[in-house]
Amino acid sequence: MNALFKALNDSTRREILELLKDKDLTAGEIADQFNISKPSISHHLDLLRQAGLVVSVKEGQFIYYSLNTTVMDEMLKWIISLQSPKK
Amino acid sequence: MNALFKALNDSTRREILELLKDKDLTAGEIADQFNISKPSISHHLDLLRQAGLVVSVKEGQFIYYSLNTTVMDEMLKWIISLQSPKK
DNA sequence: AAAGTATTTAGACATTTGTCTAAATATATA
DNA sequence: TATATATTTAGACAAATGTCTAAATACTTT
Repeated sequence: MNALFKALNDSTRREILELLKDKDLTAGEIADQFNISKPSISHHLDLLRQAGLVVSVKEGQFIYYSLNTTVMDEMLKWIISLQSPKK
Repeated sequence: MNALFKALNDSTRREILELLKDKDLTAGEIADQFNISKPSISHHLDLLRQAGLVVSVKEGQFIYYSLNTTVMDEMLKWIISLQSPKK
């Protein structure tokens, strides 16, 4: 869960996930949404991929990124488990 | 949500939350569970409090910490909103 | 009032993080 | 094959983070 919380602990990365909610995007299309250099966005995408939150597929010159939310299941379970009644 | 994700992005702090799930504990009782100095634990507790995840109440010499999970509602909603169908 | 216990504050330090520019890699097109 | 486009890799750097020890604060007990 470490990589997951780490990936989510940045507002740019959370915004990237929100963008991918609607549709898959190329690295360039994602970068265009931010005032941050492309290498920096590439690095953010790498962290998101390490966490399993996105998947990348190469199509010719482009690399398409898509959202994968299933990896959050364990995290959701953990959060909900905290909410069980106290003693 | 920034402070919340930041607070959760550390395994020691997540363990502290798990300890508090069962019962309220004093700062010292919490510190006793870790191989980390008391000042460091105090700092972790401060970050958890900043995020609203714990509440502290002074009782004489002791300070009791308790878990507050309600602040995670917004975060849970955000996570679940990501899972809505694409396109 | 003095000494002991509980906790935090202050300040230092190494590591991690987010960002940048420059360069490398890979694909497409003229 | 040469040039343009898309993306990443490499390396640098300032800021943030987690940890520590020493000292300060607050309460309790003798």
